[in-house]
Amino acid sequence: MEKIKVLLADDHQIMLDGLQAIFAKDDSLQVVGTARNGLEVLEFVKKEPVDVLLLDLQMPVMDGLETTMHVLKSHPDIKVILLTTNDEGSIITSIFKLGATGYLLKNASKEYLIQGIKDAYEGKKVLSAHLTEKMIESLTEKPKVRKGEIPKITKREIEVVKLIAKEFTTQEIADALFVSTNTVATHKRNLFVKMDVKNSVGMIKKAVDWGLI
Amino acid sequence: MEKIKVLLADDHQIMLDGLQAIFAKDDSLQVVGTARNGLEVLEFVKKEPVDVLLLDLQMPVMDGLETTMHVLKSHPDIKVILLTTNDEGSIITSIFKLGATGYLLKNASKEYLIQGIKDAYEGKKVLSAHLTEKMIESLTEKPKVRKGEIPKITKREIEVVKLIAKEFTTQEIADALFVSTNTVATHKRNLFVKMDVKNSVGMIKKAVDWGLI
DNA sequence: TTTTATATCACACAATTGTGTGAGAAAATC
DNA sequence: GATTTTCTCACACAATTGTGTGATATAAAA
Repeated sequence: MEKIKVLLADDHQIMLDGLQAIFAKDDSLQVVGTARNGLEVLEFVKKEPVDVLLLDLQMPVMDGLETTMHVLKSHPDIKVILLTTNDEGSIITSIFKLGATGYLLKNASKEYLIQGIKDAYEGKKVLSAHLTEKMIESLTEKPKVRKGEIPKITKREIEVVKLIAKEFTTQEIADALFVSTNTVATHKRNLFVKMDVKNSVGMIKKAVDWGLI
Repeated sequence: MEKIKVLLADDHQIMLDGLQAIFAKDDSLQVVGTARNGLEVLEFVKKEPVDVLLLDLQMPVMDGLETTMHVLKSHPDIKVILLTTNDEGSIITSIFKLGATGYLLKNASKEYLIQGIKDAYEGKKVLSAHLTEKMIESLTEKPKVRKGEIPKITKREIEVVKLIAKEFTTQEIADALFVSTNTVATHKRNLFVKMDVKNSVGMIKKAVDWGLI
């Protein structure tokens, strides 16, 4: 029987080594390569066939979401499973909308992970047990912002978020973007609502979680 | 020859599984147990002998620093190696001051990690190559806060940081801690200076980096 | 083409944050 | 026992943030 070809991507070498060691024991999977960031993933899939891509959501250079998008554009048959530390439920729907096959937390067990890869290979969607609840929650909860959709943060808003993260004041942001402080205040106001936070601190924490910055 | 008894602690099961798989291949070490947080570590070392403790810096319930302190108080012979994602150089000196033996980044290779454990067992200090530079930097750089020392954040201050991260206002923090808003403001003021940031946003970002929250 | 989303700005005001300075008491450390 | 650190609080004031409401122009989508 043909082994499932798995490509691993994570910015931590130890994680790669660990996953590789785990998968080495299973006869039905084979790790065909590893990558330290999204760019390396793109290069690899260009050259070698891959069945399942196990992708860390948090990566420098090119993160999991971005990588997923690019990989699926050129190789729609590859099953992508996002691996992540955080359990921010609100990102799930956008992941599946992007075309990813699975979303697993890093505190899943190795058995769960291996099963997940096999399931993904067979075309099933894969989701951490902890997340299934959150997913259902997010679908059934009264829409604070809108029905089931994740608030879309605009380009300009992301610029503002990034500057806030750099400890810029509203005035400084306004100067940097060549707009009035009123405008910046409006962007912040909108961000608070979209991200469902109370202040800049909450915003930056969530922005980090979401991989916005 | 006696194998080196290694205890692993990390809040991510995958990481534990991975490390275990890596170490399984090496004859000179033996993983005698795993823990998901600091409390489990303390319970384990109370019952079983441990040579080297490989400890994730970021953990819920009881983090790496706190755990190190408690473990060394009761078992000063255990060699503690902190494993971490971040490369915030400024935390290093405080780690060694606490009595830890090593500090490795998760993007070290498995060979490096295994060698590190062996070195630690023999009483050598262990430090990621990437960090050695930073360490030297931090010792030679002009003291922004004070000479070569890392600002020590107090317990009370950490409580304040955590509440700020939860989007509490100064008033709410004061109520939660049963102190006046003036006191909270003072704690914040001191934190800004110690952490070398301009506002709460910067503080929370750095606190996350440092593994304070 | 009509609607929707994005980006811009104003004005006013309340709420909160951050700063400067000084100081007392208790706990930990030397 | 002396010293340092930690935790506490006060008062005053400047700076910044956050909120409510309304409006215009442009671009994109339906």
